[in-house]
Amino acid sequence: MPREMLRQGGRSARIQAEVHSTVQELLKSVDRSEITVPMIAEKAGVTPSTIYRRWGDLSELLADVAVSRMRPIADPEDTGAMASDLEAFIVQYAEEMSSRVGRAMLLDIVGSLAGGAAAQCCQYTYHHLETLRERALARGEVPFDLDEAVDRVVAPIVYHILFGDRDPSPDYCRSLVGKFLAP
Amino acid sequence: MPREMLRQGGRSARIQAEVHSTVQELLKSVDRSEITVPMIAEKAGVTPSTIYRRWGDLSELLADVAVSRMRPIADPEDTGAMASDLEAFIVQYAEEMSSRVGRAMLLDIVGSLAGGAAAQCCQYTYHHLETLRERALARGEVPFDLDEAVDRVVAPIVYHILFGDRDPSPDYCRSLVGKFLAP
DNA sequence: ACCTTAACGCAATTTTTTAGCGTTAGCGGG
DNA sequence: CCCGCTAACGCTAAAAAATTGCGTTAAGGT
Repeated sequence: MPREMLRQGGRSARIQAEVHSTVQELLKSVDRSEITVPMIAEKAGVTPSTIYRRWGDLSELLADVAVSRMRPIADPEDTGAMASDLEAFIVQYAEEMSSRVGRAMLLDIVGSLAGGAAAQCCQYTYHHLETLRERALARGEVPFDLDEAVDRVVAPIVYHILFGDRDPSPDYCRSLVGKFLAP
Repeated sequence: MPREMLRQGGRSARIQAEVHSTVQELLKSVDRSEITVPMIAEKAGVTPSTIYRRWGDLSELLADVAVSRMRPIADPEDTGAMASDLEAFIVQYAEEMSSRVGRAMLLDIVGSLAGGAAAQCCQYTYHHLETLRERALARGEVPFDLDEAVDRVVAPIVYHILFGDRDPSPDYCRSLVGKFLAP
């Protein structure tokens, strides 16, 4: 993560945007292990030293891009009931994160020491769950506990994605939600 | 993971052992992000090209070392009852994995594409749990489900270690086991 | 004991990373 | 609006790491 930018506008911002979009473009076509800083620099039209100075190294840059990609643009879909809300969110989450690019993003995020990328990522999913919870409260439903939801639904999915010992299929996701919400 | 060694004895084996112990020694004193292949090569008394040829790159080597370190040397302690057995194992697991070195090992393992280091690591914990389960069966206790144990106890701990959003304290571990074994 | 060849050491080459230095341009103050 | 300050960039050189070719050594089988 680029330390809180002192220069927020103009060229500095343009370069950040250009580098970010270049990385996202590259991630779609070439494997993460093939990506290098000079490669990104050339496609983005900047010098490698700029990237090294600003992000430190490749993994920090990729973590920064990954976190910004996870920033929610919209609230999760409102399906009318807590159980289906949670199911819909979790199924979509699992699908995104279990993709080739999604898994690579998770790895970069947990692998970045500085910048608190991992903490930020946690916050995002926590915030999503909080939205669902408050929505349930507004409906008069008995809500779920946030930490419990992370432990019993999100954590198993992330675990199986990272260790690759099991496919987080929609059915599996729904069963996790079901067992979690059951008495 | 070094592709299944065709030469299993003699010099090749000595070099593997020397490199492994050198890496473990380095991990104790210097941070994982500071370790380089040439650094390992020098301390181990081999040329860098040997390491590159045999392991491919640094992350593969570290993943190989991490997996071999996780290979269980002994069965988990027998405390006389399933619940306490599971608690003891999980508390120790969390303590080992949440250390600086333990977390680095987890990261290297999930980060290695080839070699199936992640799968191997999964197998080890799965095998441990299986031991506890069979021990419970032999005692006539009603056993736990292995996959459920992974999802409800191991996964949350690993999640919080990797994302660093929570300390997997012994109390927290015990509460996970308690809620898992409760009706 | 001999033969085959996997695995290593050495050295040259390529690529990546780091560091110094001058220049450009964002941003605040007059 | 213009000016000064300096963060951020480009360029270049140097250092470090990764790759590759080739000759040598030593496992493991016959």
